[in-house]
Amino acid sequence: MIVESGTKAKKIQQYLGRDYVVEASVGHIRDLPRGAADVPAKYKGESWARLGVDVDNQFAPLYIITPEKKGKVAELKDAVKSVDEILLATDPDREGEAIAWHLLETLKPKIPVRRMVFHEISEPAIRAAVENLRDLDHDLVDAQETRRILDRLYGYEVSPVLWKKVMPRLSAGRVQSVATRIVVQRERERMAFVTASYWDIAALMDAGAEASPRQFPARLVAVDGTRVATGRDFGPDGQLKAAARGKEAARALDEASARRLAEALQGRDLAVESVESKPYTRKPYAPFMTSTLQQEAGRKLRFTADRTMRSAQRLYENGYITYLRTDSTTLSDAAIQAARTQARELYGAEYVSPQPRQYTRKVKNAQEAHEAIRPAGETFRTPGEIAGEVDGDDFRLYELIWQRTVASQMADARGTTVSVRIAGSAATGEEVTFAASGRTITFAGFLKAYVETLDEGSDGQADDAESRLPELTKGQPLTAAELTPEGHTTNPPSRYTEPSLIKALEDLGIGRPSTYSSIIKTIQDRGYVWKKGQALVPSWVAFAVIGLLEHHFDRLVDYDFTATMEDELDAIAQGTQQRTDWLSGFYFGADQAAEGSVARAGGLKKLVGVNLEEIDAREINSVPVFDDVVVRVGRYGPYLERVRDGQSQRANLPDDLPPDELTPEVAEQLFSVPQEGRSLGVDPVTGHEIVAKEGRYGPYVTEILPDTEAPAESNGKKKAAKPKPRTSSLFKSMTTDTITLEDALRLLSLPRLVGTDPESGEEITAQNGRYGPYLKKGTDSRSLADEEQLFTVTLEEALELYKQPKQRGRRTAAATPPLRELGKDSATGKPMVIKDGRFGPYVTDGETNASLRKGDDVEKITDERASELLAERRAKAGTTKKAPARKKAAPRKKAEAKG
DNA sequence: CAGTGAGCGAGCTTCCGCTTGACTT
Repeated sequence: MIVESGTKAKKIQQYLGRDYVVEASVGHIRDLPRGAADVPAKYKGESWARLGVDVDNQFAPLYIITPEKKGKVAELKDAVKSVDEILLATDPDREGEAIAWHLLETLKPKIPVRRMVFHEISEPAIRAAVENLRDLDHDLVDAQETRRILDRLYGYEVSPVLWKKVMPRLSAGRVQSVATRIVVQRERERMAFVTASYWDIAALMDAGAEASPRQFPARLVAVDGTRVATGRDFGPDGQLKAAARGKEAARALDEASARRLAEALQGRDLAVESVESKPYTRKPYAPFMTSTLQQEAGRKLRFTADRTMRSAQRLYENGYITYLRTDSTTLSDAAIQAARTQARELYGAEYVSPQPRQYTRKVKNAQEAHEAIRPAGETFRTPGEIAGEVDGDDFRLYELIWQRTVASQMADARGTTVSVRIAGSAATGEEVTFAASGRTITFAGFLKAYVETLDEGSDGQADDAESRLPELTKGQPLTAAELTPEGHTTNPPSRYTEPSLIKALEDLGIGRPSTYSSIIKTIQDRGYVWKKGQALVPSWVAFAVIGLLEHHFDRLVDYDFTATMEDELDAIAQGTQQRTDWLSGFYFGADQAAEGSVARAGGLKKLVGVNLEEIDAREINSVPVFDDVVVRVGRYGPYLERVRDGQSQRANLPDDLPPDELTPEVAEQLFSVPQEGRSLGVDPVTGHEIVAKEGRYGPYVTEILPDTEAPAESNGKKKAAKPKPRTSSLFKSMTTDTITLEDALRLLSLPRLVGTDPESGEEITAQNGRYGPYLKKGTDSRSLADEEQLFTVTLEEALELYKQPKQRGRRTAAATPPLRELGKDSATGKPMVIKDGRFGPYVTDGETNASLRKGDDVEKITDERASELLAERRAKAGTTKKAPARKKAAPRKKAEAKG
């Protein structure tokens, strides 16, 4: 039996015993090649090799065994030899069906193969599944393959457009581009938002000495029958909204009116106009699935999605919780009983829901292959019981999961909400109405065990919040103990956080449980989004990229794109739609693309071609902000630009300035920041001012040349080139704050002529460069040991240096002798040696290095074993992660460097 | 957007979803 997860395999092996061999595929074992390096030599020359999909031949995919899975596949092949039947028990969803098919294709077994599915890991469920085998569902496999190919075509065709038009290494994809767009849209709303201010009156009502509580808060809601405006009555433009259906228009109260009214109400009699009470009931929340777990752990524990998943993985592997990547809220019967038992023991029978609760909330595009995330086993261990074994993040996360699961089988919370209106007239004759509301919870039910936390910036009320009013009856007289005019302002919609973005994606049906945390990581790694505290802030590059996609690939970043795709994939899975037709419509265009189809006349291929020609990179990288101020996304990051008096003005844009904080005032200030740097004085020889500045390559000094109005040659000749100011980087020991004029003049005297090579007659100069101080003779250079030598090195010393061969790097230590010499590598024929490195002994043929493994002995290792290690290392060479590329656009870089 | 050691040009960057143990020179 082959399942996907190693932990699952172990568990199932326990249930089934020795008659079965349970193995894990550990996820997918084959995939499209990631890049040219993965493409087998046979296909290297093909025009479609870059995509890994032969688009002109029915979109035939080229599958390769994922390099890091080669060992796993070999193990499985070996295991197959000793059994008489194979059960493909991968997850019961689209991806699982595909993994099963890839296993079949790869293992090519000669024994019977059946498909087996189950939705929960318990002995009865597994035993039942073994008795109910079926065949592979090829339509479902087709649907997965179509999804895979669409994502590849989208990602690998659109990303190169971004490389050419915006910046190298950027990326676009069905999921990440929508995620980025959501964040950008929200920032645009914030930038366009106009704050409104309004006033009302807060009152403290007094119901008399008998009442309990005697006093309670109320707020002014109407004057002369017209509603007083609250924040909700204002639009994002700062204007009052017009009357909407079923809701009359409100009138905003200004400060003067509010103060005057409060004054006129002092000591006036008020009376209860109406009392309306309604029962309050609240059902428990569904048990956790991946998205809700990430959201609640984010809100309650402040974990990032990634941290939540790493902790959940540990809990899962050690048998504390069920599977962590799920979109289902279903509990097994045993789990429901366990939760009910625990609730009864902890809170009493009346706190348990009368009927077992099963939550069938359907998430868009849910595949429901697993159970909800819950404590593992048929009886739950309380947090107290595992406290000795588990701590830190894992303990806190387990506690959260346990509470939520137990609460899900508890009784509804019950109580009462009361709305009271209080009327009176002011001394000025105006009729006023105040409102007060209260909520009392008479039976806490599940709230005793678990209360969901509100999103940051939400103005809602927690489910267990109470506010008590005294017993009030219609007509009852009241007095206002306090009347306080209060000013308020409206707020722009808050930025997305990790939890709220995950929720937004989930609501759109975009992304899968296994990918939510990596989506967040991807959009950060690409420099599209950065975190400011909990908030996700889009970069200016994101504005440029999303602008490009919206204008030129609108369908692809449509929020309905994935939803439509899922419907059409379902049709493929049902066998009512052909995979090739569908892909052809998407890629080559359809003559009559169905309404709402991802296919469109034109098709992706043509669109990419047209856009590569037509998109104006300069326009795409200019984001208008206000007036004539534009943020331009350049090769070195974003900067501000505007035109004044026919001159283009530029200003640096701090990396950590969120787009919505770029107001006209801030921009004005940035434009006015003097670019001059610190003045050091005047060069006595030239009379030019010398300044020290911070540049792109670090601190440097330069001279300010007087504005020489170079008279243009009248007879059509080109203007004389402006003389360039002398510049020089500071030495390592200097800073712009402390450098003196004397030092600066010395620096500016470089390059220094050291002398002339008597052999070639070429001049040798000493200068400071990117890699430090060096000598230059024509095109031949030599590094100097230290900066001071720039001023002191003599011609003789220089000539001596030129006699030495070029040294690569200054730290060239003598090569360490090998620990042992071996024979020739069977693959390359090069001699192999064992060396001792920072991470222990390794074998090398001069090109490839491979660590010795546990059990390999330096003294006893054979040539065969060494060749094997080298071969394994070469196989993985293309797959290991390289050091993350330095990104000039990475928004936080400058700030870090300064800090 | 201060310019810097030779210069040219080929090759690479990139997607989404399944899974963790192996890796780093």
